Amino acid sequence: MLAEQKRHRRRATQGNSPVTLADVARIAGVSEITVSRVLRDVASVAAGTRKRVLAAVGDTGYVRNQVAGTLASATSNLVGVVIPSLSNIVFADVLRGIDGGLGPSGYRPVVGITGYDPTVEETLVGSLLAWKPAAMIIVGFEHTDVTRRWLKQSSIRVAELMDIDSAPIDLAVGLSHRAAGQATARHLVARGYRRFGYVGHDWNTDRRARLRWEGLVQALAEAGLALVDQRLNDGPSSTQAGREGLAALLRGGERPDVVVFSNDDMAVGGVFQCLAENIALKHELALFGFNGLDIGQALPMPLSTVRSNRFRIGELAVEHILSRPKRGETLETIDTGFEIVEGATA
Amino acid sequence: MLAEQKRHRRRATQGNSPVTLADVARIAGVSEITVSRVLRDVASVAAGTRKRVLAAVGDTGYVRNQVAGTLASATSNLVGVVIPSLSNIVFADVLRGIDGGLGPSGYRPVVGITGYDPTVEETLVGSLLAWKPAAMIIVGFEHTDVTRRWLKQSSIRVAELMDIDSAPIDLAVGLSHRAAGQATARHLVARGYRRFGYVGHDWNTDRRARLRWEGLVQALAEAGLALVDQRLNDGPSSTQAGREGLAALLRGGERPDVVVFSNDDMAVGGVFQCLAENIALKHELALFGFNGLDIGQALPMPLSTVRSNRFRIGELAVEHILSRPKRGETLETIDTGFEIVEGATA
DNA sequence: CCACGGAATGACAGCGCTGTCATCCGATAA
DNA sequence: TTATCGGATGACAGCGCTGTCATTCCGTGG
Repeated sequence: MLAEQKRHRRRATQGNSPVTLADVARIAGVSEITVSRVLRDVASVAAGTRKRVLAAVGDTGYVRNQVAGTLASATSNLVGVVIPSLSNIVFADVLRGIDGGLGPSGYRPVVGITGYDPTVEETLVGSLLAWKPAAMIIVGFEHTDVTRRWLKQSSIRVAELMDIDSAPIDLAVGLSHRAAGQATARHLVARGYRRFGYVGHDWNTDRRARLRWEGLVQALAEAGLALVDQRLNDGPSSTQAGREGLAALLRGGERPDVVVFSNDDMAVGGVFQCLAENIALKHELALFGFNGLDIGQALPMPLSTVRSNRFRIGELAVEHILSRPKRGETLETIDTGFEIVEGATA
Repeated sequence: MLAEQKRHRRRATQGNSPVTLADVARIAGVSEITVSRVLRDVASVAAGTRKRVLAAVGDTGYVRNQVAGTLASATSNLVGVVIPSLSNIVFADVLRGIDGGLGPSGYRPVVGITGYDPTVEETLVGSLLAWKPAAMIIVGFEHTDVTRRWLKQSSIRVAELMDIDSAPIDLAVGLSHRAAGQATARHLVARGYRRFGYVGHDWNTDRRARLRWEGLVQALAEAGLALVDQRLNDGPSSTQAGREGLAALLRGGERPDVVVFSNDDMAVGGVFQCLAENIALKHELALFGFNGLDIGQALPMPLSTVRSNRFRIGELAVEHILSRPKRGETLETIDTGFEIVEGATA
């Protein structure tokens, strides 16, 4: 019956380039596999043949279909990237580092933004994993059980970035935020500060900021000191939040001689607040940040802070993954360290 | 011969989840297609069956293979995104907007960063197109001929962002930078400024900054004015570059009463320079930016600038594409406009 | 009691590539 | 001259899904 003829006449009806390898092969007068070889630059193909193939590719405007290629070869060149936010330049830096590390390797990042929500993260990881990426790069250690299971079970490489204060699923690249907090305290204590204030953000969701705070408080305790006052906002970090946080702190009781901020964005807000209130930076009130953002260093008085090597973190993660594409037996942790930036505000 | 047995015993050897639809189907005691239907939530599946399938999915830890799915259905849910840079918060905002617009639709962005190099862009577009994305989102109008051809020929939707001063391949979403430059000039002239200076960046590569400059100069000319001096750097925009640019300008001959910067990053640098040199903002020297970044608005004296709606540009582009996934007959241009932000520096 | 329609399910081919092996051929060695 | 070998090319199945029918089953109305 007629149905027999009608069945299965599917075609790449959906837009895109309807030109396939087969078309190119026919035009070039070779087999599909030869075209494939030329395009992937594998195996030996005679110079003349190659030229004919490339010519055919050129005038058909053929574009490879990586989807088919990936399915056939079971080797994708996508890398899943999961970050909490892009409002914060810090993660844009990480993403830059990832892209930079990927470079001309042909690998492409597929990104997802969680908004710091582990449930969203779970959904994202699921849909990224569905693309059978060559690797997954994800910020932080805080995942749902399902997420963690998926990540473990997919035997691709998994890099958890920014933080190294926990055991990774496979590879961790970052710095110890606790150590950074401690270093901050020791540095400031050594410079003679005694009355410490703190202005924070996202108190309940930003684990790394919390770790820094813990390190700070702990090292202060070891020096026989404690925070004289603090303002712990629960909103996201921003310059404005920093201004308001410092303003509130200063309206409070005991006046600190140095205020540590949860990060540079906040600290820059603090600097602006001092400018607005005519408080002499460092002499009257010292300020200290975290991250080492450009903006802080471009201030009339460069911000005293701790440099985290964000770009490098992304880049290093990628380099590491590309150099060992198979997951190994042992967990790895790469410490990218941090440096105190003396600056002029503390 | 033995070879006959050996051939074609390929397997998803490469890591990832070795669990396939077929496995889940077997365990659930249904056919593959039924599992597929449950997972995609299409067609009707009996409640009991669905439950069994989901259970099987659950305990196998099955993860869909979108690669195979995309190949079979010829409908991808990847969106190619090509931006010039991530160092500039502006493009991070656009990317945020894109991600936000994509929301829970299941579409995922695959990103590429060109570094403002059309050749890199060409390579990127080629490799993104190879993933047969549902759409391409790209910043600007400046493409190589090859890029343009590929984009046209792939009949997917193509959104060119930020700029609307040229004819798009398919859809343009952004603002008229020329108009923004003109508005800046008129606004400042109306406020009584007469001696205009200009500090710019990336003079040879940032077409949109150039368009704003042209609009500015043109509208000044219409008011019988001209720039009294300018500093056109060729490096990327940064706060530091803005500081140095203004410093250089002020060391120059005629002192302007207002300086327009190519963007807010640069202008914030200008503000810092004034703070450092103790120049009274607005009264002694007025400054004006472009973009309306948070940082500028958090300054002790909020920066006078023009707000570009970057997040909205990304979001709108996505919304538009999702609502009409097929390319139409006619070219479309969506003007997201801009607003003068009065601020306190001009 | 039977025809009928719709819900639930399945069979099957094929999406566009690539891995694997086989084949062909001319150049070199014996 | 003949056996040998490596370079160049091809045939073929299959990667893991989904679109397209086809089929089965059950409740309903005449």
